[in-house]
Amino acid sequence: MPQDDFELIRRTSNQMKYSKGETIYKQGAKSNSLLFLHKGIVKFCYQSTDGRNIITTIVKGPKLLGGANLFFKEINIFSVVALEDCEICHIDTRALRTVAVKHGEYMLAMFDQTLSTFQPAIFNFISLAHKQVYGRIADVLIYLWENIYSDGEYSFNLTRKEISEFAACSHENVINTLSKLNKEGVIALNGRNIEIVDIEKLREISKIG
Amino acid sequence: MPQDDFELIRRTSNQMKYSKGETIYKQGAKSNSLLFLHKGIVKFCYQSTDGRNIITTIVKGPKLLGGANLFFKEINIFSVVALEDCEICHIDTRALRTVAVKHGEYMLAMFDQTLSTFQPAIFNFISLAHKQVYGRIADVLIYLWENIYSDGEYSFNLTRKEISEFAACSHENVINTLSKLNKEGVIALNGRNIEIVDIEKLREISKIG
DNA sequence: CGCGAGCTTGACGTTGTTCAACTAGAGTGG
DNA sequence: CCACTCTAGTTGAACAACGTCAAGCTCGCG
Repeated sequence: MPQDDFELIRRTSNQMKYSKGETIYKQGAKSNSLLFLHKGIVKFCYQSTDGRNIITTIVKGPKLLGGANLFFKEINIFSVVALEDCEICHIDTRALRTVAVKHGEYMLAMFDQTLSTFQPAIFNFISLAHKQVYGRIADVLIYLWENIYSDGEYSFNLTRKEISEFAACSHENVINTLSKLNKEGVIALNGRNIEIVDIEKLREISKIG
Repeated sequence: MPQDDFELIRRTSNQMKYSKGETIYKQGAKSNSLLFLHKGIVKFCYQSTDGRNIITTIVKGPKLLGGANLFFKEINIFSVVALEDCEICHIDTRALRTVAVKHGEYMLAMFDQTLSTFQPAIFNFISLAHKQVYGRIADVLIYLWENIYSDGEYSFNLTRKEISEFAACSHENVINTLSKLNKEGVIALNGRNIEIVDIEKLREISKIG
């Protein structure tokens, strides 16, 4: 990328820190920036008219987040909220667009990243469409273990309510299901912390539904 | 676009006709083509391990379908099946990629189209996540009316089973809900044909859930 | 006329939500 | 240092929603 193109991006970008719990994008708000999540974990939430939340996906940096507003659209479809302290770079959409159009390979890379952020969300939704809670919770746990907490850099800190929003069920149901999985020796509960003991069994449960 | 780039695309493309019911892409198969749907209606299906289907979205041409395999990935995540006779152009992924990288504005346009195909699917999933069947069916009907059957070019021809796969419920439940909506005067049933009588009421139902 | 696919209806049992009550830990202020 | 309150977690009971099953129906087609 030529120096002046790079310079345009750099000049219009804006490095920020967010604390755990802070809202980075708010659903419905206008936005003319993309996010590059250097470090940290964020959730994508959707709040419906009746006030219920669902978490569409949870991602960990480093990752480009163009998905909050489905890329070059102006209105944020989802809220993006920090689950851990985050370092985020806001990139001006117009500047990026200008540069990326000139350099198709960057556009392609962005395209790829955006879709890879959404793919798990779509599988999560499919799971939700024809599995019952038992299997959905298994799916959520497997996803989190493989993608978010795999390297031990962060420890599990989702509330029961957040799990329920991810699995699209009531928080009581999450509690019952977790304690059932605990009794069966598939996971080990220790306060808010959840450890997977028998990943194969969990995959089996996910498969059956 | 320079003549030789255009020529590369043209030479590697392949115009096809598909009849109603034919499978264009099969889930799990390798693919190195994108589809341009000139004319017709297709559904995106996902079949899970237990043999159950869900329809993630239904789209009408003209439209670029890069979403079957989430664009430049090789394996089809979904099946694409013709719901009406279709005219489809297969575009070689590698050729397109080569050309599009050189011309970022085409890449951007493709990106945009792909995301716009997925956006309704995501909203459908969200609907599914926290509405009950009554509201979900309302959503499905509204979506179909606004996007597929709006111009009267095609008439409604989904089976009850297909509606149930779109709304992720049992086909009996679709039947009950439709006949309930019929009695309430919101829609008019006439064999397989469904007409929306009171769109405002339907939106109300969709809102409540 | 008979067959099969899709449609319809009702009964029944399971799943999951809602509600209410209770517990535990963390933060606050007297 | 102890009440107080607030939040998160937990449990169980009652109820509604939904899927499954079984039976009968209609229509188009051989």
